[in-house]
Amino acid sequence: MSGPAAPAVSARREEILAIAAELFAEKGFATTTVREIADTAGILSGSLYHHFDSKESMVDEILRTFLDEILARYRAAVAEGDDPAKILRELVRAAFSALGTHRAAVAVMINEFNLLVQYPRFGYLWEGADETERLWAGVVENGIATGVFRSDIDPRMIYRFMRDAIWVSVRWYRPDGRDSPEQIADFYLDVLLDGIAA
Amino acid sequence: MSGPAAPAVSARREEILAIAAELFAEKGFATTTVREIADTAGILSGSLYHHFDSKESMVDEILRTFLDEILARYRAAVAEGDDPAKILRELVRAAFSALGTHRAAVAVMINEFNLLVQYPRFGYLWEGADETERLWAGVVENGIATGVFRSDIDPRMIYRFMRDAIWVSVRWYRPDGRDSPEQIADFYLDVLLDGIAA
DNA sequence: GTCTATATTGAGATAGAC
DNA sequence: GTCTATCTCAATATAGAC
Repeated sequence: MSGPAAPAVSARREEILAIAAELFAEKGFATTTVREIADTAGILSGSLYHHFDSKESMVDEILRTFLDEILARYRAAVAEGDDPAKILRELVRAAFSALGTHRAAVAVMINEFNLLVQYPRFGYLWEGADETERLWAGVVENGIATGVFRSDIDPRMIYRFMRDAIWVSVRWYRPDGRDSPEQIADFYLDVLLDGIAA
Repeated sequence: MSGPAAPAVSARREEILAIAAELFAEKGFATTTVREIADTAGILSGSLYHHFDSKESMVDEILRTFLDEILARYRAAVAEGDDPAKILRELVRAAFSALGTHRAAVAVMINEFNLLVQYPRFGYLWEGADETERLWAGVVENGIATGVFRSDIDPRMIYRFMRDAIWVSVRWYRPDGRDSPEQIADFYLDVLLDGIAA
């Protein structure tokens, strides 16, 4: 086998990609210019095109890498876990932990999802979202079936609330803040499972 | 008194503003062009400038109108309510009900907040967010003080989770869907207060 | 209130030298 | 791998006729 379709791995490339991810996360994909990315990387805009085909290719690579990794963690949690409450805890922790390790990619994913899925090139974002929903909602269904969770809740609606409340916290979560992603995950699970009523 | 600073009210103006709001909500502020807005309104792009100074002025007016209204409802709920659980229910219902009446404005607010607050012109968005947080978190604090809510929860963190889970549902909420905003609000409050554990 | 016509700017991207 | 130089296009916005 020769001539891999995947882009070559290079330290400089990764560096530029990390810069682009930060800028896309902070200012949005559309309003971030290739000149800004190049400036921050200390090169001229034309030089970016030695590493990447286009601005789209950059965001594509950022999102693919993140999606592959988070999906692998979700699949493992579901495959290896036994009881639904424990698996749900693992899923929530995996998602929040991504806030620590892939903060920029998470922000780009939630902020630009609706924009990007309009283009065929980013169709895999839908597939990833669908598989995620199947995995999470399946766990909730199992929990209802085995009597661990209330039977009057809609698994898909619960999944959506969980997903939204978790991902969107990327807007206020700061790595240097008081609470670690694990603490936030546990606090969140606490409320989700038992509510806030005294 | 003469020469009001506020923009003149006109049916055509409102119509164009509604079109702009829909497009901003669907495609994002940055990627929506004034040509698209004009096309959808059935006029040429230059003609838009008879009604508005700029694209920024349009989004400004959309957000101000929405913020004024939702804040008035929050203030009224807090001022008129008696017990914290009831007030919280009113606040949540007011927010979800805005999904029905101001769907596009809500979407623009949550999607473009981070982008727009960078400009001095949109500083009032911060003020609105701050007042909202004070109102909501204050109710949670009262609830904790009077023993209605658990004492081991952080009011501001709970506020953030509520706010995020509510607003972000604008991404999947559809007016023609199975559930009304009121039903979604009640489902949400149900889980928030009692959790999902059996 | 809308159109015609256009000024102006800034964006993504390319070619070839070094 | 980066720079110099530049192309091309699309976007916001304006001026004045109708």
